[in-house]
Amino acid sequence: MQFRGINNISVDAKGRMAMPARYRERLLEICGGRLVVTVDRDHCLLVYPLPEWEIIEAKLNALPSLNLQARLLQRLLIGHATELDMDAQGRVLLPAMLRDFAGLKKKAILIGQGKKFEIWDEETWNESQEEWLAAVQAGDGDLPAALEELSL
Amino acid sequence: MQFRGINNISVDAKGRMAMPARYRERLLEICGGRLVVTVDRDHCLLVYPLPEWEIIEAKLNALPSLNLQARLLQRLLIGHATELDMDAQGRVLLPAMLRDFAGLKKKAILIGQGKKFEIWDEETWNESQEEWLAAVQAGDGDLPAALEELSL
DNA sequence: CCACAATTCCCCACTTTTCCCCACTTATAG
DNA sequence: CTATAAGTGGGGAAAAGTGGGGAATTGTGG
Repeated sequence: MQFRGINNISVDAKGRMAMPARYRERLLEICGGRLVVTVDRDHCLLVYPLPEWEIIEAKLNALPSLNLQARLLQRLLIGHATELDMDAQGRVLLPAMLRDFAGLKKKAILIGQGKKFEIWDEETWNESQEEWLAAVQAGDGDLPAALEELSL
Repeated sequence: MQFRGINNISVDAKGRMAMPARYRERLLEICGGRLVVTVDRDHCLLVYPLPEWEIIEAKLNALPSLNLQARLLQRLLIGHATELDMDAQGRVLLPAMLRDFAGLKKKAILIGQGKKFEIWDEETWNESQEEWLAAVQAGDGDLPAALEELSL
């Protein structure tokens, strides 16, 4: 079972964000509401159910420590990973550092991405959206074979 | 069995849209009325029966996470994919975000496209229609191999 | 070790959206 | 022209989203 879909969410003055109701039941099943939030390369936040995160973390730790890229990834992802618990209303408190990192203001976007979620500041999301559409359109040349064959 | 045909539909004040009756029986068979809508590159919406969508989603998820194009596609398609259930009257509620994305107003067009449907704002559809005819006319030279061999 | 401040947590109350149902209008078929 | 089905609109109950008060906890500085 995969997470999908886009949601308008609001981050209140205390930095809290409500997980949309449609995901809650599943989250309670998978991980009892225990989530891990961390940062992503393109300045959004990633939210994993705890067990899923542990798999990712193991993979990251297995990377060769001498490789610079690997070390950077480890610092970025593992370094910022914070465990969150959903409260009785299905909300989580996003740490101030991570909110700043993603430039989160009041209005934000949460999207399901398979085993994880991404959280974006609404403005950033809207701006990026147009770029992506253009990039996907023009996306020629360096497409992996798998993409060329994709039929939707 | 393929979906085909063009339909005039209306989106009411609450954002609901009735699936044309001729498709309903088949939809109930295939997926019990469980549909998934998502966005398309050229600002229309795509509607899949849930099982069909899951195939697409699996393909998207299998793409390499480090590839930029792949990530963008995942964000656009999986990110916007929302599950819908038909109500007793055969209607579905289109999420506000997706209506905005496609610029849907009251009058819209739904067309069958094989395993999926496309939903267009009526105005956008009419305008695009003209362009396409022109583009297909002029569309010479850069046809992919598969298209060169197409016999209609 | 204590006092103070800031943050986090838990609870309640209000607003908005969604969902379910019924009723009316329009189209299709006999 | 009538009967049946499809399409459309809207009322109202229920659920989700949102905001804030105040207690508890943590951390900091004296």
